[in-house]
Amino acid sequence: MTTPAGQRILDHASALFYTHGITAVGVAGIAEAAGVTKKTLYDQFGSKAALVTAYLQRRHDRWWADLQERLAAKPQVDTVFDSYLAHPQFDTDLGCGFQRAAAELPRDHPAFAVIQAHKQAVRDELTRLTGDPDRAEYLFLLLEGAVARRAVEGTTDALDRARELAAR
Amino acid sequence: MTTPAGQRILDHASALFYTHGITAVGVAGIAEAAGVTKKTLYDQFGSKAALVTAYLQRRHDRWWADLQERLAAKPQVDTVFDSYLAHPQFDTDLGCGFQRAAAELPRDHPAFAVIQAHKQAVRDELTRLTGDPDRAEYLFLLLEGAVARRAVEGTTDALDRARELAAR
DNA sequence: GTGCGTGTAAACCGATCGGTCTACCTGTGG
DNA sequence: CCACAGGTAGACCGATCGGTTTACACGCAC
Repeated sequence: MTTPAGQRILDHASALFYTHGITAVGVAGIAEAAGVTKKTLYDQFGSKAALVTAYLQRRHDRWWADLQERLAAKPQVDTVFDSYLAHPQFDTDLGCGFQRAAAELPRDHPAFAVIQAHKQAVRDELTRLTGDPDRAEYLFLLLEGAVARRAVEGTTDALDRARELAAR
Repeated sequence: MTTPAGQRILDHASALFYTHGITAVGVAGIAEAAGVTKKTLYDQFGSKAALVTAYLQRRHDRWWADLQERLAAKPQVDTVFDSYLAHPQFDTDLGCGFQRAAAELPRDHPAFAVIQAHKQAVRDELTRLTGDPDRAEYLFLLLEGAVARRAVEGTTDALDRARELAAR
């Protein structure tokens, strides 16, 4: 669907958005990092808002694929925590990319729906794993709290602790 | 300590930073909203970074004073949850202002220390209330998860649920 | 009365914002 | 042979960014 240049743009945009924040990163900087002209960027994505949406959508898709792979090998609750702890395809040390994006974007931004869908999917998966919606809600609370704390404290301590708590 | 104009600047800056995000709000817009010149703003605060720091510091001070008032009347854990649910002096419906700021600011921003100090103070207060550091950590996880979810979902459902869970 | 602190009004700085446009080059497929 | 897609290079748009500067007006305290 996307050209090689389009891929490179999305790669660099993703890293920059996650690290420095969406508002703080300009399209010119993304184009330069990707070794591409602004025209190419706009030919491929049309607008910054669409590029942001593509960034979050792909982040979800990749994260989700990784989760399913892990769950196939180990279908347990703490596997969900594991996939938040480290991901093979992108940075996670600043916390959850979706929480970060939600803090910056207005509610009516086209990408906001992607964020909400991602969180809903995680909650649904927890419900599926436990068979108990109430327990899934509880686990999801722990998980969100742990990744939020990672963003502020810079360590995975809370995530490790939450993983233990989830195991009861 | 601050002049009336300085107060008005901080008032409007706080509302704008919280609602639209720190990076997305410019000093010119703040000055205009406060009915003040940019020069006055810079005479009072010196830089945008210092204004941001003052915003978060005052938010913490006010929130903390409110919490202590509530705790004096009702020295229980769920009082901490209550003060996150609604605050008499500023908006809370987009989630925790400190989590939002942490998502936008680089780790070396002068205001980041204020954020970390705020979260540390809350955790310490929970430890004081429960007398049990482990239980305090657990409650703090629930609390952070609940306010993070408020930012994404736009409701206080998770916060209400966490309050119940905290009560056991 | 004469400073000084607090403020307004507004021009100015260089840089950057998201976004558009013209001109040109190159590889591939009909 | 030629058309078209995907690119580069780079100028251009109006608006805004954080921040500084000059000039002028007010009120209060010594």
